[in-house]
Amino acid sequence: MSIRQALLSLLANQPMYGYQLRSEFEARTGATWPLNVGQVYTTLTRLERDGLVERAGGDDDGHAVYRVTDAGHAEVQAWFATPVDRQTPPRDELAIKLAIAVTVPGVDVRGVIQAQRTDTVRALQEYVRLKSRGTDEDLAWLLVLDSLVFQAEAEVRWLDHCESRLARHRPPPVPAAAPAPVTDESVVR
Amino acid sequence: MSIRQALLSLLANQPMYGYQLRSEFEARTGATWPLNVGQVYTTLTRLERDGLVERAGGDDDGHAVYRVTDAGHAEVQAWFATPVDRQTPPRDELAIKLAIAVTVPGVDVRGVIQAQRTDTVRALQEYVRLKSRGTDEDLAWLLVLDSLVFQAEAEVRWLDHCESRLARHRPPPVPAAAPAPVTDESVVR
DNA sequence: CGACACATGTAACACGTTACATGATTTG
DNA sequence: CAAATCATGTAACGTGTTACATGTGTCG
Repeated sequence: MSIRQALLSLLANQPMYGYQLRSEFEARTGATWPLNVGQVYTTLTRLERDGLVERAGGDDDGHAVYRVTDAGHAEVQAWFATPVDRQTPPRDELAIKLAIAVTVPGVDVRGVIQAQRTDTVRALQEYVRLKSRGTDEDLAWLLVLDSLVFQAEAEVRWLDHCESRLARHRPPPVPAAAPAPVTDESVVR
Repeated sequence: MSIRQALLSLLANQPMYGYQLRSEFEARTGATWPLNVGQVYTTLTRLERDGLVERAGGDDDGHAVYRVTDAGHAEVQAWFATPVDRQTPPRDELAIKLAIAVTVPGVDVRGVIQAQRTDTVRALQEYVRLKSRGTDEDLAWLLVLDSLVFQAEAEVRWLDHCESRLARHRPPPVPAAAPAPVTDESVVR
């Protein structure tokens, strides 16, 4: 639903053709969320099917320009007026993964946490690096990067939190001492 | 892809039937991400189609029990061993919305931010309230809630950050003084 | 008995995603 | 001229999601 609304909103600002829409989208979100051009066209087709956009017959340069209809404008307005639903947040794959990892035997939970932490920190550094590239002109792009940074930082903190929680709840195995019981080779084997 | 992997991992721990799978999933993620039972069955069908699970013919009580195949075990192992990709994070609807809001004229960006902040804080309080309900038994459920709390907190901080960024970059309109220019009624009208 | 939870499944659709085909235009 | 970019589109598929049909068992 994100792309659909995004493209519609961009069109609401100014009629455009497909290729242009992709440029405008990526100018705002940068390389973070690359957008396959094909998707722009499929999305435009579906928006037209739903009566939210229509083709602006007269083109300046033979391009397939689309314009937002009245219903489309209403939808854009509603999108901006309504907050993103946080009562039912989108499923977080990492949270699900850890929730399952801690409840089934035979999974190296600490390994999962560590691997994720390393990867997230790497991504975080990449975001900071990209941020240093942006000028004040790219306000939108910078804000998106800030969002990613904030999210990644929260994720790292959460991972650390999980680890300490885990250490308290279920002390880590001592590698040198008595060998772990062989009872559970079920899941990962 | 989240649900698919989650159900597969739960099955890897122990063969189960559909209804049971849903219970196990919701026992770990709580009411946050409710799972329609129908989805369990469609997912199971697809997992079977891909050769990751198979029906365990003999049932204890006439239930349609599924069991993970060798290929399925490999997939589960790979899932736990591979960190969630943070190089290409999932699209964040809120970030996209704000990125567009700040770049098209006629959108009340501060209104969008405020509305979102209120809603996110409300969700945050709800998470905290739910957390007080959980016992030490529900380790997974508590960790999921913590994740949501950390994410929501980061979101609130980011929203505040956006607002101050915006104030510096583009001073807020003074309501009492000279009426705003009528040039742009384009987008929202 | 009636309502409700348990249990299984199917059909239809939405959005997102990629691979492919095709042509015009620009540029080294 | 060859390669790259611009530009438009289609076909096919994947997961997620819901609405519906259907039947069994249980409990007040």
